[in-house]
Amino acid sequence: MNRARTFDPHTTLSQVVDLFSSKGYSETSMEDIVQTTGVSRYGLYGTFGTKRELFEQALEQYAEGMGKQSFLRLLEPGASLDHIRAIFDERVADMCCAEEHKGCLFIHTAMQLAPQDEELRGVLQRLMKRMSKAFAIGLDSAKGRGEVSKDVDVDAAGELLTSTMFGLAVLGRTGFPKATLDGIVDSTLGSLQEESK
Amino acid sequence: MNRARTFDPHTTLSQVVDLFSSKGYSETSMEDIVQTTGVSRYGLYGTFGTKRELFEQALEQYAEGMGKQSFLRLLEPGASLDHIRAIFDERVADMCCAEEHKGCLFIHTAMQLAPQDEELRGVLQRLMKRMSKAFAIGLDSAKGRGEVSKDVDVDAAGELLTSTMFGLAVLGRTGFPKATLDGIVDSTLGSLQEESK
DNA sequence: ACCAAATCAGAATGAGAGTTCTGATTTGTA
DNA sequence: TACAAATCAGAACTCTCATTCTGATTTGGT
Repeated sequence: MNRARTFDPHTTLSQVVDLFSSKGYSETSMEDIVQTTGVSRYGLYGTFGTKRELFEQALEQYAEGMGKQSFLRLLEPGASLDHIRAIFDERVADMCCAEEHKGCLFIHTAMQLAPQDEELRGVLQRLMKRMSKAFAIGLDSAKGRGEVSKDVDVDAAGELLTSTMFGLAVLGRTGFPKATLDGIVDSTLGSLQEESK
Repeated sequence: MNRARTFDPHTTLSQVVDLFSSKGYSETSMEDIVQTTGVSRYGLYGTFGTKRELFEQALEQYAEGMGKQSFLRLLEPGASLDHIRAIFDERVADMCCAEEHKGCLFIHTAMQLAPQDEELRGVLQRLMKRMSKAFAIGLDSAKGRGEVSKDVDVDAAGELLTSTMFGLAVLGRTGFPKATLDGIVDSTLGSLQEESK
């Protein structure tokens, strides 16, 4: 054929995800992306399209990565409240004390792009609903194990946990200490537990 | 003396607050501000300084406005859980179904500016702590009225409510319906109530 | 009425953005 | 080996931004 591509799109997209996650959409320039990934403008535009389209693909990969890394285990039978707690602990560890200022790409999208970009808003809604649903399924398993009160509406609680995750991310980005975030996780998960003590 | 200023700084700052709230820092240009406020560049720079400094003043006025409008009543004796619920209801009403895409300036600041701007991050921490403290004081009053469980650590719960407010704002900006946000408010406040039923 | 100082509206400036274009380079195939 | 197609690095282009500058205008004090 001809000259072959010298970069792996998936790897490149991962680096782009990191950039967008830490700085957001507007604050990340194509020049930043070229420098960080080492991929030429030609390669970026030819492979991913415009910056806006690149962002959409980064958002999808970000969600897929979080899904595989964290939320998949909630869909397996036997998922427990500890699994949910572990997800929060992992995310909290990423959020604070991190020099990389790693942020939440969902929040960046919601604040910067969602209001003006109907398509991206739809994508974001779908991803957030998926997240809430995964929490709900995990909560249902935990309920079967007697770890969650029978009074809890798992769908509503799933949305609560999604919302909590975003609140934590905002506080983490503002520089609040890990102890504060841990306290919020404890309160939230504690409120779902059986009231017997 | 000489020619007098033709605008009221406080009124202008209110308009700037609205702009920054709905679009964030980067997406709001000085041209936007000139057009919306009707104030000349000369007036803006002379009165408020650079865009970054203008934003800081807008953030302070935003917080002060929210404080006077919503949180002051929590500091009065006799504050009840209904006062807290009313604050959430008002904020939720602003967040969704709004054509204005009114967002939360705290979140914009946290996501766009806080990591890079140490001073602004400090300001934001102070404002958020004040918000948590107001919640805590309100919760303490509500506890005295028997509306909140005696087991609740009001300081921790205050931080929880602050975090919840941010989670709600993110979901609202993503376009989730009011019912979803109301459900989260109900779950959160419900978890604080006395467990007797 | 007139001066001086501060205002206004908008042009000018310089930096940085996203995107496209260009010549040189690489690589699979004939 | 030579061709052709696709890549690369980076210049070029156009636009927007924040900020400064400029000439005209307003206004309080003498």
